[in-house]
Amino acid sequence: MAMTAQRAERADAARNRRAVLAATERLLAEGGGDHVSLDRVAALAGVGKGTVFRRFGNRAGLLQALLEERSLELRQGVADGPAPLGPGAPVRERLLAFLDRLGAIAEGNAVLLTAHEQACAEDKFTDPSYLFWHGHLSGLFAEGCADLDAEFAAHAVLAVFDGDLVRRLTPPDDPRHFTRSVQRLALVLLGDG
Amino acid sequence: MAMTAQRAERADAARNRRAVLAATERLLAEGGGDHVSLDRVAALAGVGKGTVFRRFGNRAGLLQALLEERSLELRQGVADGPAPLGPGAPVRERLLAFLDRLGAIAEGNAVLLTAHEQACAEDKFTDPSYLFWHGHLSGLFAEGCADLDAEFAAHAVLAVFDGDLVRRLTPPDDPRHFTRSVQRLALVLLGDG
DNA sequence: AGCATATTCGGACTGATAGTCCGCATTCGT
DNA sequence: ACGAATGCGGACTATCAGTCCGAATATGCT
Repeated sequence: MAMTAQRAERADAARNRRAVLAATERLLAEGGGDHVSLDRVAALAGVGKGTVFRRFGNRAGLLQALLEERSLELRQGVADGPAPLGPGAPVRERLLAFLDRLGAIAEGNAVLLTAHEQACAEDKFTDPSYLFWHGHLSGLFAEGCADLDAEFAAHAVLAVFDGDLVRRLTPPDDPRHFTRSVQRLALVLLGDG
Repeated sequence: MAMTAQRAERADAARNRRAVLAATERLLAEGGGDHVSLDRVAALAGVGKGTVFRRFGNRAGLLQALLEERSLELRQGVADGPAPLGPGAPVRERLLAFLDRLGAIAEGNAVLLTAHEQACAEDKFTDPSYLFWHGHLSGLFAEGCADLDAEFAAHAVLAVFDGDLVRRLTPPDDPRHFTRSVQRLALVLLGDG
């Protein structure tokens, strides 16, 4: 009975949403994460400040949206994509495939990561992205090892995805170094050194 | 020849320093970490705002000073206290003893931890406390295992000491739960599950 | 096309906060 | 007791997140 279809997003609204995300992206690239004030974002996007807030709620929402955009593909791949990322492969392979992709996202978006951590503050752990990653990792650890509390192991692995730490552990000449370290860490936790 | 001894800290300065630290402590206990504005700290301490800044430089410095106060004893114990915390005990024992104390500090100061993380932002990893903990852990891991990069393992263990995560992993009926989890994690990394 | 209405826009406004500055007060060695 | 060095205080600035509401505009219907 319920009319589920709300009126589609208005064309100008969609255009502005894209403009705001693009502006945020550019400001993040230019200066550090604290260089991105919402005033500036609005100005660069050529919209009013109110627009930014109506669309994204607050600073955290804006950064979260950008991060979600970056990780949507991985999320789908994990949920129902082909193995080894998706269901079907052995735990060890799924774990490595997952961390390979997540690591790539982190390495390519360290500044965004930092900004998001700053903005989220309190509810970093109730953010839907975090919950999804954590759920996936917990599941894999629970299936693969009994040694360690799987929930804790998942938190421990994700804790290492700190924007500043990622930057610090990513030398310019080896952009995948961080990822490999995380993969090794996860294997050790899985009891498969 | 140089007169190394600067004039000792003036009596009023020392009194104010203590008052400011105590006020910060109280505000942290009362409300969350973002309830602690430096205006409020100054007001509660009964001093001017300038005094707080002259003494501690900035918000990060204030919180760092408080944290350092809490961890001074552990630092000394690690450097030259009796075994198993200090030098002399086997690596495994030193590691467990160290994490027992550090965990206790984290469990008892989770709010302060969060506030400090927020304030430090950029230079979390150049903070002297972090460097000391990291150096100690790196040393222990390097001595005890070859499997994993010791530096990375140390970062991974410390990454778990996030104020919010500590709070989330500390149930009211088991205040040492977090510590035990971290100890297990460290043992696994040491190759001694 | 023309109209009515819901939706969105924009930017002025508020409230809070980190950090600065400088004239005045206090302390301490002599 | 005295004078220089040190510290004090709080008004001031700059910046930012988030709110609000009259004006503008897209959309669906006729």
